[in-house]
Amino acid sequence: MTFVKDQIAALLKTALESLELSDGAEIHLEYPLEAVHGDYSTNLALTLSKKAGRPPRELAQALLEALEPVDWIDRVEIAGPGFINFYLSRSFLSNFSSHVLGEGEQYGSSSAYKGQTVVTDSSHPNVAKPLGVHHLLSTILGGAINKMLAQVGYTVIRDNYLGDWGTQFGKLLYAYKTWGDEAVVKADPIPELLKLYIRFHDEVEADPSIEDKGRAEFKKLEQGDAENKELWEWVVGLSLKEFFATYERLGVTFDQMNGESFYEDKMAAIIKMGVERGLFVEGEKGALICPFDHDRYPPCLIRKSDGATLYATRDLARIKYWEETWHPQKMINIVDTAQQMYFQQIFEVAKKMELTPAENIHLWFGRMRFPEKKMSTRKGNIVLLEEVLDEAEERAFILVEEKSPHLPEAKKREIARMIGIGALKYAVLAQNPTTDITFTWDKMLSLEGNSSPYLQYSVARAHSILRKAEEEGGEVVPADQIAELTENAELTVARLLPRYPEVLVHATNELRPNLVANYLFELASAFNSFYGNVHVLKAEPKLRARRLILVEATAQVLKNGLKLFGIETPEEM
RNA sequence: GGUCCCGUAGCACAAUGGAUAGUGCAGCAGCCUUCUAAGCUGUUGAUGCAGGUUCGAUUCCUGCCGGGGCUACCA
Repeated sequence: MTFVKDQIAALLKTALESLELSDGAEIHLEYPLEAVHGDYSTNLALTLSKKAGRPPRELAQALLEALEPVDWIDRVEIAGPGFINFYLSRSFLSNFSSHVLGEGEQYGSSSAYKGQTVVTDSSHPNVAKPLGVHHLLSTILGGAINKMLAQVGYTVIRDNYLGDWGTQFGKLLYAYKTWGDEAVVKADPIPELLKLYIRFHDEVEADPSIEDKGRAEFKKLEQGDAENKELWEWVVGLSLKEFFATYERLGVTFDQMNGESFYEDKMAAIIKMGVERGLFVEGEKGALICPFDHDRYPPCLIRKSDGATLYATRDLARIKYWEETWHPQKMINIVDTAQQMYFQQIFEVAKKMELTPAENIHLWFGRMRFPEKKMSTRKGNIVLLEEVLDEAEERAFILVEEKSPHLPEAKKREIARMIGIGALKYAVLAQNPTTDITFTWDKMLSLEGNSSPYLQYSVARAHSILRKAEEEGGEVVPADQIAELTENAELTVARLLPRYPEVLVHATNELRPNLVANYLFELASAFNSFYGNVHVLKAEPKLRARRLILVEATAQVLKNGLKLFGIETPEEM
């Protein structure tokens, strides 16, 4: 079934055509804040008033009269300066829950962008270094964006640009060969490798000559030295194993892990192409640059004066590779705001080089700030992502023990895991990505109010009702005799259900998971209000049957939405 | 200096150019012999300043004030 919103838009379009006003008219439907203003509303008469040369309310009246009547709309009214408000019929709202249940886990998915491909890049950890709390935003945001894109029909290629190359590896190789121990590293790979890396930097202070030895090791690696290559592959393998363990906890996956090394042999072609087209020229001190014909930002540095390539060189190769491999409609890089200018630069270079017709998007997000204490990555005192996840689960476990002491230990652990990780992810995703995020434990692991546990709790309550209904059995009501919803509290829930697929498409177009979060919270609030004010199991059979369907449909939508965030929903908690 | 982002209640955040600017925490007043009180009901409290565009501006434009990022050989 097509979206309710689109169906109303279609009715309006027909009405506009009959009034010969359809030229260039954009039909815009919104959800009125107040229920008294209907389920859907349009400002069409207001925007068209000037062009049509008629007062808004008069135009609205003409549109209203030209609307073809349909049985699922109860009435249409003109309000305020000229809004046209649509009220869905009670029977439509009542029956919609059954439609949701019919679609089940699929409810919300659509084929809006079927046939289109998008490639995304997120997380990008550095090999031989642990995932830190600063990887949280890109990783979680990327995970949600990937799922949302797939949900509206895109074919999604999930890439993760691994930091797996560069002089740093020469230093690491030198450190490992000099002070390392295979058994020690194997036992606890990343922390031990990090220690070696830090030790290298400490030793450099005493003996600057080893800096060059590190460079030499990397040079050997670049030239294909067998021993170094084998060591490097070993380190990359160990790192990936740990990264994927964390990704699994977070519920995110990747199709590609094309890191810096992957593009090593693809940069020469880019440089050649740029030089041949006269786009790359020699800059200061012999570096190769791509100048711009404006001064909004400095020229893009392609190759250093010492001949070494840069991130930009690889990124251009990356764009070319993505284009040649997947021919996507969109390429999305999920990287923080600090890289905004950089991405503007390479997007402009890519455009000059005509590397791809795809839309290049830098989905940037705000910085994570730490008011509690300074969390610097400089001196190795970084906050590890794993530690944050552990803390999240631990805090949740304390609460589960307090709230649900009757559950078996294993069950409590499982619920604590879902709640703790969910709370963390929700805290990131519920906020507009462009806003700087302030990291405080209490906020990131909020377990009440607008938080993941609130949504999970709503689902658990719904399941509790459904379980009890199942146990009680009760009268079987034939489908055609199920009553309509009556109470305001339940109608408020019902009128939110048709919006889910519409919200999802909008949120995906905007690349803003928080719009989905806003919706889910609104739905859960409406449900909890309904739960507190309207009794399901004690209602007379025909109404009870209807309410049970509403409860199940609501739980389904909440579960579907949370699943996009990679948040699991326990049936009891 | 240039450029980008941000200024909404005590705090943290919402709001596709719409109707009375929403919510959470904190505060205040209530609600558990009734489907899970991680909840519900009520309540106090806000758009940095000055202009402009618009029927209508938190949103768009200009200026100012305040905060932050970036600003060619790092990734």
